[in-house]
Amino acid sequence: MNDRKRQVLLTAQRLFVEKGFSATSVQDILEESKISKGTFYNYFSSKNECLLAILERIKVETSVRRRELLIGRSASSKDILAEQISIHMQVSQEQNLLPLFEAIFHSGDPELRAFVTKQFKEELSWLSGRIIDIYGEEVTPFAADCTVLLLGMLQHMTHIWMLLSKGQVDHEKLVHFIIRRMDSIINGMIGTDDIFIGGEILFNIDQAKSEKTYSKEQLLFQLDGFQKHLEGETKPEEKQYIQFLMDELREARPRTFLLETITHSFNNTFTATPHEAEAQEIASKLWYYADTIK
Amino acid sequence: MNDRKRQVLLTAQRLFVEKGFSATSVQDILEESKISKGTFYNYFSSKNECLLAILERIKVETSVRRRELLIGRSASSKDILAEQISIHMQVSQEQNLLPLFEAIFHSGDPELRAFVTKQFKEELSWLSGRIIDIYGEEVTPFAADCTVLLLGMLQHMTHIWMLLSKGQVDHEKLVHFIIRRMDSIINGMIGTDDIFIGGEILFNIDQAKSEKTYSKEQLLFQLDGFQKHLEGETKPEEKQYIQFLMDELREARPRTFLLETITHSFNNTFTATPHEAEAQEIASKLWYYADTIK
DNA sequence: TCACCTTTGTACGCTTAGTATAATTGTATT
DNA sequence: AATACAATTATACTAAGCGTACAAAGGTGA
Repeated sequence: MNDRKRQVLLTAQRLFVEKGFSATSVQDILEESKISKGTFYNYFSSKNECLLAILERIKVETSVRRRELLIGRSASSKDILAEQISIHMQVSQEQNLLPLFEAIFHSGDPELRAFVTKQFKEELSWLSGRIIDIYGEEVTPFAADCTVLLLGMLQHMTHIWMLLSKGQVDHEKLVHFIIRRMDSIINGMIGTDDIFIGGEILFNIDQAKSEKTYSKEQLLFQLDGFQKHLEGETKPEEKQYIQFLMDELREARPRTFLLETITHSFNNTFTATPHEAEAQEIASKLWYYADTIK
Repeated sequence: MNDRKRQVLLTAQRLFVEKGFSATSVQDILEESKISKGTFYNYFSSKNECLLAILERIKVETSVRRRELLIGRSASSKDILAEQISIHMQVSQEQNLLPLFEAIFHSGDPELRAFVTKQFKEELSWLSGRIIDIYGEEVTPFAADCTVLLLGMLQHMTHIWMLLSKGQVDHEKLVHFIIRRMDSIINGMIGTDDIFIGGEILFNIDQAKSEKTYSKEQLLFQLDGFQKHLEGETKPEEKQYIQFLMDELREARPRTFLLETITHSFNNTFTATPHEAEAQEIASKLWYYADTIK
């Protein structure tokens, strides 16, 4: 992904959040990001695709930052879960992202709809897994229900808060509040064996998850491109990480645990540099890849 | 409200729910309801106003049917609350009404935004009161939080259900499920004195509620028009109700308890007749009026 | 320098919201 | 029945937005 293109994406996201998706014209985006119409339609085949790219970017950044949080910490800590959940709200500037989802969801185009549905399912699946991490295996049958309830409470609270008080929501505080409600709910559900949607819906979700996969060649190509892109201005260890990752990828059976750790360090090296976004993108793909060959 | 206009409204609502608001063109509505463009813009000053009228109609019908449910029954029964809540979902065919709200909410126009916000606040205020009815005065400080959580769980569950299984949601079953979750939550909140938004937000909501008010003259005029509209085809008691209501309204201090009871009977008389909708509209206004002079 | 890619500017087609208006139909009153 | 008035229709129009096409200009690497 081009730097310029990324800039356009960020501008568009800001406009969509400020004015709403349909109220933002392509013209607005062109003027605000100072590009021509031709360029825009060179980057994205439509306004919808632009929105799609924004959602994709948000997903990648969220997923990378969530992973970062877990490194070397206990997966069963509620505080960490709370942080991980807030990350999504921070990255997407929650107050207006839900409407964006809705906008795309009801825009007729079945392709876009499928995309959003998939992201939604992945979030559901992820959070469901984390809830089991924290509350233990015995909540597995209730995990899907709990996840939906948790997300519902969270989103609606945020929504109402914005509606009434206009101020920014304290995401961390809210998430902790909701998790405490979750504690009560889970007790109640286990006690009475009370289930509404049930866990079986997660089956086809997990299938959906593994759909997107990257080939070794793609990853090598992108790493190579990134390396050339750095050209000189780099500290030596940065190149070492990249070189190591490429070497390991070229092995017949890359060792996933190595890929994961080194990807983490690789990604860390570029935080707060101009290459952060590109590094994140690559890290995300590497992690996906490591998952698929596990 | 004209019969034809009502027909157009229902058609438009169906289309909006089926295809989404922005994906439904005015042309679609014209063709589907077999009217001309001129007529449409005679009824509504814009597509947005048409949506507005739909929401208004839904509100009126919901509120009337909820009131009906309470007649002669205990306000503290959870089953009745469950029914009252499901009514809103039935009337609005919930699966796609939330997006409609979102659509209007983020459509730039501040007037529309204000309208939706107001309806939202009224729903919040109503449900908050009902929760206190049921769980007792001691939950008052938590009522606002609980209401938001309840609505959030409800809406999100519905949303996900539609997303995953495509089938119709069993509203009643879902509402009961959510109310059971509410039981746990309220216990937890009271035990730990845990509050996020707090009850003070309900103050300016109650103000907002009393904004809309109808004058005696308006009501008399509409009752008179309705009476003429019936012309002959009517059973005698129908006219008697109307006459009584008009007489009572003309009193210096109409007795509210009489207005309320008779309005109820009046409204009942017209259920399942062609005049049901108009009667409901009038009943709703009368109840509003009775509330204001209480 | 040459080849190739990106970007720009602009003109165009198409759809849709909303306006304007003259002609037609329906309806109530006398 | 005749007349007056309101509602409805049909149609043409403006304005705005999305997306396409394409030729000209600019940049970059070999």
